[in-house]
Amino acid sequence: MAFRADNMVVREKVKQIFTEYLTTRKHRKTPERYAILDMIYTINGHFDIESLYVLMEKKAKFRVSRATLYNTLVLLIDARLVIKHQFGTTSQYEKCYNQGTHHHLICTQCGEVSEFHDALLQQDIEAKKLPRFKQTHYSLYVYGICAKCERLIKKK
Amino acid sequence: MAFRADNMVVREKVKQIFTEYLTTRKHRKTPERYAILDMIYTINGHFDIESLYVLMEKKAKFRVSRATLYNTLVLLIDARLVIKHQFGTTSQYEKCYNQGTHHHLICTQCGEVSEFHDALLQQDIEAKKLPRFKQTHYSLYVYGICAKCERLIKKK
DNA sequence: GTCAGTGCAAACTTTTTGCAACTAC
DNA sequence: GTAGTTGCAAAAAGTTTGCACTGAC
Repeated sequence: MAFRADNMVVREKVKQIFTEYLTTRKHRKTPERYAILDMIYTINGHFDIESLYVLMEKKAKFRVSRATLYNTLVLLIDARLVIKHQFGTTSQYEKCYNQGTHHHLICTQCGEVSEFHDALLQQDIEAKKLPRFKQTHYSLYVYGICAKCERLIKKK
Repeated sequence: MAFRADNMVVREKVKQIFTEYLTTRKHRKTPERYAILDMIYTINGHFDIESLYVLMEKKAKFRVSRATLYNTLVLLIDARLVIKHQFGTTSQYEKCYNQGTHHHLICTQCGEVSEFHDALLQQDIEAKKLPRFKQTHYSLYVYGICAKCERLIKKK
């Protein structure tokens, strides 16, 4: 119950942030944009355009074109409400407000992506003084073999 | 002179490794494959398929199809002689034998990619005990604004 | 009323695939 | 000789773009 309430609070909060963002940039506050933002903040973990497109139609009952999804994601990324990843061939996105920095584990066998937190590592990386470079954020992808695939390999 | 000699030594060494790889996997040792490997090991920094294609024709005087480049890169990556990155829309590749792990700085403004070394950070990441995951390698991408773009922004 | 935003389809870019010709073994 | 490789062109996959229509302001 507390979890759900928290989630609602976050969804309200990002809506506010987005409104502010749209207002200052003189962009229009269309229903599509809010529906997309809200859908994204119900998704845990990563998603790509295609799965977002399907979810919008099935879960949100709000049909939007792929072009609008791409357009809106550009805004959301700029508003720092979403981050974009390039794990494989397709771009992956994920909500990032109030999510905390996390690191990614990518299985080179099955392609599955999972996450892990490590505050110490995060601190180390963020504290790095980089020469002539103004750091804004970072991505750490650790590649290897996940437990599931490891078992499969051993069976062979 | 020492640098050039070293480079020749590396180019010979990777050729040996590749031969061994091809032999044990029962793949054929085609001239295309060796020409591609050798070209790659003359390139410093990152490259994509298109620029490799052009280099092969212009510098190596060895025309290969794009399909062969893609095929060969799969082998070279598997042989651990090349690593693949997904910075933007196109896949980027780079030689990795004897290169030492390095981290990447990516300018979100102009897209320029540069590198930095940090042995301590590397150690930290490699030493991480990850639950049910057999780590093989990792990529760290730090995003921000490079000095060049920073100056341009300030001028406006 | 105006112009930013949307949907659609076409275009574009990058990568993969099918197939005939070639060649390493 | 034969099966793995290559080159080519077509197809696929993901993303961007042009344009007419819509609706936020």
